[in-house]
Amino acid sequence: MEFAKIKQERVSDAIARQLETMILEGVLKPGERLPAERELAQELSVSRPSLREALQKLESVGFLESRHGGGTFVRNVVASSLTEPLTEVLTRHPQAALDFIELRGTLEGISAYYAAQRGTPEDRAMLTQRFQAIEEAHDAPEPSSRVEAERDADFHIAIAEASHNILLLHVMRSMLGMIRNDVVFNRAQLYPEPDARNVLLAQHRAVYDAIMARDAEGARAAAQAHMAHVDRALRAFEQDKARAEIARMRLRRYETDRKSGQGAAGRDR
Amino acid sequence: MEFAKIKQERVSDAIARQLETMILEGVLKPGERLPAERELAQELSVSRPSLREALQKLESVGFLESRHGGGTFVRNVVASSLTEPLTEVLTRHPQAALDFIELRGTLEGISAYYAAQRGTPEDRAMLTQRFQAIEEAHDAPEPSSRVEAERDADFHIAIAEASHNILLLHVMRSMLGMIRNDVVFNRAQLYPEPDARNVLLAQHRAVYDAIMARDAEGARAAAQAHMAHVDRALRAFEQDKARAEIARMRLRRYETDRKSGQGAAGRDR
DNA sequence: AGTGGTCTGATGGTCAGACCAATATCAATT
DNA sequence: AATTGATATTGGTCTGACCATCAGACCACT
Repeated sequence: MEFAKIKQERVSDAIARQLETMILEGVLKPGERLPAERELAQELSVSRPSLREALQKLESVGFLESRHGGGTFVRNVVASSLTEPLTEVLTRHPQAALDFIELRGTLEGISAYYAAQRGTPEDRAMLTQRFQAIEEAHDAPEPSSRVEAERDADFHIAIAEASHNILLLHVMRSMLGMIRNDVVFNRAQLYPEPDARNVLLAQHRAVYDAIMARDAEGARAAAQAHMAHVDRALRAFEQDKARAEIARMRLRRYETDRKSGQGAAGRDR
Repeated sequence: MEFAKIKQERVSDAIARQLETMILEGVLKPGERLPAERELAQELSVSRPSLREALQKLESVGFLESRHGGGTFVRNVVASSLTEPLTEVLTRHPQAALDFIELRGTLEGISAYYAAQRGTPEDRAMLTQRFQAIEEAHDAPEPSSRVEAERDADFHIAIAEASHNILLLHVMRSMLGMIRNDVVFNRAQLYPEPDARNVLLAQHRAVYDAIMARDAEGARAAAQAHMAHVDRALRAFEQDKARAEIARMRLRRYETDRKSGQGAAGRDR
C-alpha cells in the first residue's frame, strides 16, 4: 500500500463521463437527439463498440433512450425525480397554481441573481440573442401568443443556464415544461388584455438589463417583480373566472324563473 | 391498436437481466470470478460485444467489477443498493453537490420566510416541539449523530410545512430525502469537530427564534446563514480529505525511510 | 538466497468492417 | 388527401483481429 494505484480509465468510461456532464450542464437538452453512432464515434475518435458501451451505461442509468432505427435521445432524469411528484400534486390540487408561481418567483430571482454574477461572455451573448427574439416576436405584424410564450420560456431557460447551477437549471426547466404542457396555466389565458404584452416586455427588459449590468441584486428584484406581476394577473384571472361563473349562474336562474312564470321574488323562501 | 406491440428485447439487456438475477439469487456470490468473456459469450451463444455491453451495464450499476488482465468479479452489492440516480450523480460530480446546497439554501430561506409570515398557532406549536427535540438530542448523554440528523431533517420539514406552500414542501421533502442516506452529506463526516454541534444548534435556534418572532427577513437570513455554513463545511471537508491523503503519503515515505535507516535527506537528489 | 529480467498464456480493452432489423422519409399511387 | 411502397438512415449484432495488462514460470545474475 505504498503508492497510490495508477488508474487507467477506460475509453467507454471517459465517453460516458463527458456525455453525462454535457447533459447535466444543459449542453445536451432533454428530448434532443444525439448524432448517429457511426458519426458520433468518428467525432470522438473512438470505435463504435466503445461508444456503444458508454451509451449502454448511460441508458442503464436513465440518461439516454435508444430507439432502434430512430436514434438515441436525451432523457430528463434529474427533473423527473425531483419534480414529477409536483406534476401530480398540481393536477390533483389546481389551487396550488399560486404556490407554483410563488416558488417559481424565488427560483427565477435566484437564477437571475447568479446569472448576473457568474454569466460568461457566451452566456451573455446567448441572453442577448434570446431577448432580441422576444422583442422580435413582440413587434411582429401579427403577434402569435404561442410564439411569444416559446420565446418567453427560452429566455428564462437561458437565464437558468447562465446561473451555472445544475440543479437550478433542471428544476427551472421542468417547471417551464409544466407550463408548456398546460399543467398549470398558460400565458394566452393569462393576458387577454393587449396592454399586458407591453408590461411583460418592459419587465423582461428590466431583468435583461440588470443581468447585463452585472447587477445581481437588481436582477433578482426585477425577476421577482416580474413573477409578482404574473401572480397578480393570475389571481385576477381566477377571480374573473369565478365572477363570470357566478354571473352565468345568475343568468341561468333568471331565465329559468322567467320560463316558469315566477317573479324574482319567488326564489325567496 | 389491435395488437400489443412486440417488444424486442436487446440481447445485452437479456444477458444483463439474467446475470443480475443470478447475482441477486446468490448463484453468483460476491468475490466470485466470472468465466472469461470469450468463454462466457460462447456459453450464452452471444457475441462478445453484446456480452460486454451487458457487463458494462452491470458494472455501472455496481454489481460487477472488471480488472484488466485479471477477470470480472461479482461485487458486494448489499451496501450500495437503492440509490436514486440523482443521488448517485451528486456523489460523482462534486460541483453538483455544491449546487445542491446552494439551491437548498435559498429554498430553506424562503421556507423560513413564509413560515414566519404565515405560520398558524398549530404550525408554531409543531415547530417548537421539533426544536425541543433537537435540543434534547443535542444534550443526550451519548449523542447519536444519526438521531441528530433525523431531528434536523424533521425540523426543516416542519418549517416547510409552516410555509404553506405545497410545492415548496414537496421539493424540500425530496431534497431532504436525498441527503438522508447519502454519505457525502452525512452529518457525522461533515462535522468531526465537537464544537460544530454547538454551532449548528445555535444556528437552528436563530432560525427558530426569528420564525417565532414573526421576523420573516430575519428568518430568511438565519436559514441562509445556516446553509452557507454547511456549504463552507463541505468545501473544507473536501479540502481536508485531499490534505489528509497527502499527509498519509508523506508519513508512509517517512516510515519507510526510517526503517531502512536513511535520513530524510537521502531522498533528495 | 534473493533480486530483477524475460517469456508465455490468459484476460480485459479496443478496433474495423460487415450484415441485419427497425424506423423515418418522401415520392408514387390510389 | 390519404395510403402505400421504395429507399435511406439508424440502432443492434456479429466476426475476427490486435493491443495492454496481469499472473505465474523460468532464468540469469549478484
